Amino acid sequence: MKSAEIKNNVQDLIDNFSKEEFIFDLLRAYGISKTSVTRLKKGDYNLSKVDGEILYKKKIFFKVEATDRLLSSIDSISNNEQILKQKPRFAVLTDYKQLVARDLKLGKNLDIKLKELSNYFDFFLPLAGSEVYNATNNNEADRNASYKMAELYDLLVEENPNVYNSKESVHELNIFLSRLLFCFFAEDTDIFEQDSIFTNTLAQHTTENGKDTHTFLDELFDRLNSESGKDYPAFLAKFPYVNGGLFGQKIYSPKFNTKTRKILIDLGDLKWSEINPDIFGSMIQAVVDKDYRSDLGMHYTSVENIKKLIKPLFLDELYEAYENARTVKQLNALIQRISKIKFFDPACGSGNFLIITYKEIRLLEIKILQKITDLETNPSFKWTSIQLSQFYGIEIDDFAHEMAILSLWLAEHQMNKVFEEMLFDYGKTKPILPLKEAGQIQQGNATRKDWSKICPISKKDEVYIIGNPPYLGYSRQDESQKEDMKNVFSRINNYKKLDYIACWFYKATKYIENRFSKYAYVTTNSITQGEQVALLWPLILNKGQEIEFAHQSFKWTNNAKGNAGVAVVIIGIRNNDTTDKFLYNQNLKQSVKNISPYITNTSNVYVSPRTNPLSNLPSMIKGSSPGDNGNLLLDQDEKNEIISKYPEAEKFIKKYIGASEFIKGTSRYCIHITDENVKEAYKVKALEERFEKVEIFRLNSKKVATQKKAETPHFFDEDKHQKGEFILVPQTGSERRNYVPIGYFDESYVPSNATRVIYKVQPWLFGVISSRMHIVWVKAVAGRLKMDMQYSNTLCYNTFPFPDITTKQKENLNQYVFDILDERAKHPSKTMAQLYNPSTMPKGLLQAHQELDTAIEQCYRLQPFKNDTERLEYLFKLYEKMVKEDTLFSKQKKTRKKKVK
DNA sequence: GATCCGACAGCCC
DNA sequence: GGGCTGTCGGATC
Repeated sequence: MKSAEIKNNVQDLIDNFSKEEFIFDLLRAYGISKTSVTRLKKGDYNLSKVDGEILYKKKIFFKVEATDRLLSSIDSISNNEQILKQKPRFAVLTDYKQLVARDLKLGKNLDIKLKELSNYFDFFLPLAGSEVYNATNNNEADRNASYKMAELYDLLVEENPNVYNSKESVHELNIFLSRLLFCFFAEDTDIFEQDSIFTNTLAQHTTENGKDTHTFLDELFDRLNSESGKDYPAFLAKFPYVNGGLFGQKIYSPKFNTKTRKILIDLGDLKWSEINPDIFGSMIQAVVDKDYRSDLGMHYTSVENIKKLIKPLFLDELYEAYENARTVKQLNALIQRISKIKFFDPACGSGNFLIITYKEIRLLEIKILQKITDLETNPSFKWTSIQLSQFYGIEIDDFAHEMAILSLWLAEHQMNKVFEEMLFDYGKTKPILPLKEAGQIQQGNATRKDWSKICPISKKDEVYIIGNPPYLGYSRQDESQKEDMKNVFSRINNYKKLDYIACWFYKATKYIENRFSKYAYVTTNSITQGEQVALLWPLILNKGQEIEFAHQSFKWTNNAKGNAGVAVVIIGIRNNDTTDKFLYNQNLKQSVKNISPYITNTSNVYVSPRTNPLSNLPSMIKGSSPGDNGNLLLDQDEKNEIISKYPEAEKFIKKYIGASEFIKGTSRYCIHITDENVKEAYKVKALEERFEKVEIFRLNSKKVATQKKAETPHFFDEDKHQKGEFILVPQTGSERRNYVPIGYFDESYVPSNATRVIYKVQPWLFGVISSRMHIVWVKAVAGRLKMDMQYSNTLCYNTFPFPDITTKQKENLNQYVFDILDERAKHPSKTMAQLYNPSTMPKGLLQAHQELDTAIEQCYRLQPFKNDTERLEYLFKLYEKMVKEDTLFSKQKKTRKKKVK
């Protein structure tokens, strides 16, 4: 039950207030089943023998009290052993005007007017069992524990330098840490019945210098692996049998000293019950992975994002089935179905997705059982049918994989408590110890493993693949990852520019082919943009699969500090089907006909990069790459310094314009010389020194072509400078702008490699690139840096469909372009960033752009476009048509040439 | 083999 | 946290 629903229920009971029903209405408002409340009312469940009092085991003590005795009475109740024996969570007293309550677990008090109860509804939320589930903490407990563990880990490694000698000993250390964590949790969360038994026994039975700590731990772990404690000394015999695989393997604990033993005991004193298994595993992972230490589990997926994925993939549908089930038979059948589903995360890390899924599935089962209990005349005890063995995972990191297994056990324990609390009277759970089956998490490289061996799938099996696999663009992949890519895409050409995550897409697509299975990932948005679209998506969509749902790009965030600068999408894939598809944007959910690989509500079009323009437009090229490690570039001061020393150097220096200089209006310069004046340039000492540095830098490059360019260090690596004016388009730009900001420059400027330029231009072309039609296209097909678009000549400009227009139309467009330039000139002090920021854009400039837009759109068709979706759909159709004609045309040309021969 | 381009669990102000 | 650099490998000509 959602908290908003509970609040409404409470308001209802106040609005339709009845003295006789008040306490029963209150319990019902918090989701206590009707059956239980009826039995409580009849007296079966009322454990109080005093007339007028209600004492409901583990839930509530209630009594009507005189106004002047409310406060004193609540104190005496809090100390009444007869009452406390039944462990009621709350004591509630009222005179039906004022309400006084105490949370007997937390000791919190409530003293309010009864009428205002709905404002304080959250006080009683534990009645709904939501406390354990929605443990709200700001990760402070998780963080403290992680830091402390990191301290212990570092010192242990220092004391035991041989642990890194072999893979096996690192693995043993991982298991050791995992066992320690289990003991800390166990002693604080009722898994071990006796509170703090681990820390206390450790403190009492080891010496302060730490010399015997490891033997104590070895013996203890041995004891935890034995069914009977009779061969052990009393202080170990009192521990329970745990095993379940966790203590099965014989390992040797690392050696301790005074300091590490002390830290171990300090760790035991932390409040492990407040730690949240959902994300703790990811944080603790940072302990053994120093690269992640500074940002403590940066890459774990937030609960919110996990829900964004699992809800549309399977949870919404299962809840619908639950709502629709009317009979006990149907409800039992649903439980049967759920208990057979397999959940598989092929990049599970420390298990976030599996844990959240496990909890959600247990919660759904509880709801189904509640409904069954309400329907049955003689409800019987309920056990859970959900098994940890339904949860499968692959994880490359050994420690993370141990953490995933451990966290699933802890989640099971946590959910057993919720189960008993919410199905009170009927919910029964077996004791967690000894640990039984575990999640089926395997350590290994998911790109190399045969997934159907790890999570077997038959024709009948219902399997959901979930997760957040690693993202790595091709230029950041290391050798072994490139080998992985080669292996996965062995029969496919042109895969090398795909992101590493494409392996998980392709393998999942093959896994679910012709099966009753679906998959969804949180993924970098780069596979839905730019070059990668035409490379990846035909491999999926041509296999009879489609995008069932998707969340459009949003920035990656979680509770860890230092979030990655990356934007992600969530994509769900299924075998072709006719049921609805859903496109999500933030909180907007839209039912759509199709979801394209660009995650838009359009048909499936792949726009591939082209080397020449599809439309009748002049060619655009990339600016000039210095490849100089900064030595051919000068800022204002450096330029002034050189010229004041060597006035003759002025002719070797040109203005250098990149995206940043253009957008922010700053100045930079570059050393740009021609063949004729090379010798002269070397005479300038300051220049010669710089050329030498360029030479050294280029010689050190990995790239052969660059090494060769070391012979001519006075030239740019790639010089594209030409005579005449040019249009400049910045490569990168903020997603917030409504127009691509572009500019005119003359030959005194060298455009940088962060720009795209057109030499030999006419004004109307400026109009085409500045138009709304163009930015709609660019925003759809361009690659991205974070959320911001990356303008590319091959992908954005060469692919842009624009009709052939007459000279007269061109002259007409020219006028609108001059208007725009005039409007810009009215604000000489403003930078392009200010001019094109939607919130500060001058009205005149905006108007000039809007007039141009109308004129450009009339080149396509006379009927105006309603919105950008319509514009994009039109452009995609035109693109397809033009590409078809273009390929036909080029084939004809080829055959004609052959005939001539 | 030369040329050209787009990327970036980013990078820097 | 807004907003775009520069070197590199991959693909194409």
